[in-house]
Amino acid sequence: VPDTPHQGIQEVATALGVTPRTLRFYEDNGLISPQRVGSTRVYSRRDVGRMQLILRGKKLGFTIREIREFLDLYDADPGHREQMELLVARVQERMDSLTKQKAAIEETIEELDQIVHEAQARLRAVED
Amino acid sequence: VPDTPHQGIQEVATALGVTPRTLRFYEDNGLISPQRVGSTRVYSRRDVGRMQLILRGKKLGFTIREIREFLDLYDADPGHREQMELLVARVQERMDSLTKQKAAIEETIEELDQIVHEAQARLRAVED
DNA sequence: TTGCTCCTCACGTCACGTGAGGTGGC
DNA sequence: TTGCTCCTCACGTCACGTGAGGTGGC
Repeated sequence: VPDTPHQGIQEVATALGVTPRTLRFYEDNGLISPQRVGSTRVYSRRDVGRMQLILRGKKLGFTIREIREFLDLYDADPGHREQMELLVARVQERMDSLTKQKAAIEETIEELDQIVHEAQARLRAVED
Repeated sequence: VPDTPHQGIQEVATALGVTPRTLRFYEDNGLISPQRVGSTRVYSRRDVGRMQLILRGKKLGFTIREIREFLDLYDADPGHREQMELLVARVQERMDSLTKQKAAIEETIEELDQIVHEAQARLRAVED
C-alpha cells in the first residue's frame, strides 16, 4: 500500500488546525489509535478521516463521550440503522439545549442593555 | 445593633438559592468576608447584599475576577465615576461576546437541522 | 556536540460538587 | 451517647494548554 500517506503528529495537527496535544488527548480517550513506529505516532488516512468527524462533532457542541458513542456504534453497526436513530435523538436534544441557550442570551443582552443605559444616565447626572 | 439579622451559612445559602460551598468559595476568593464566631461564619445584611450583587454579575456571565474588580472599585470609589466607566466598558464587551455566541448558535442549529433531515432520509431509504 | 521532533508525566484552568474526617454545643 | 450543623482539606469535572525532563536520529 505505497499510496497511503502516513503522517507525523505535527503534520496532521497542522492540517486539522489543532495542536499535537489535542491528538494525544483524543487517543488517551480512546477516539483514535494511530500506529506506532517505536514510540512515535503515525497517522493513516483513516485516522485523519476519523479526526475530521470528531472535530465536526465537537464544533456542533457534542461532548467527547457522545462522539465516542457515535463512533463505537458506527464501528459496530455497518448498516447504520441504530447509529442514525441515536444520532437523530442526540441531535434533537442538542437543538433543544441550543434553543434555550439562545433565549437566555437574548434575555441577558436586554438586561445588559438596561445596565448600560442606567450607568450612562448616572454618569450624565454627576457631570458638572 | 439588635436589629441587624446575623445568619448562619445554611440560612443564607437557602435564601440566595446556592449551596454553602458556594459561599465558602467566594470567601476563599476574596469577594466576601463574613465575621466568625469561633470557626463558624456569621453573615450580616451587608454580606448578603454583596452576595446578591455577585450572583447578579454571575447570571450576566461575568467571571469572578471581573466581579471582584467591580466590587473593589466600588469600595475604593464612593463617587462611582470610575466604577461606572469600567462597568460600561465590561458590559459592552460582554454584549459583543454574547452577540457572537448567538450568531454561532444560530449557525449550529441550522447545521443540526440539516443533519436530522439527512439522517431521516437515509432511514427512509433503508426501509423495506 | 548541537538542533530538531517526538515522547510521557502532571499541574493549571473555571466555578463549584462531593465526599472524607473531625469538632462544638444542644 | 446520639444527632445536628459547622468546619477544613482535597479530589473530580471538561477539553485541552503549558511547561518539565528525557530520548532518537539527522
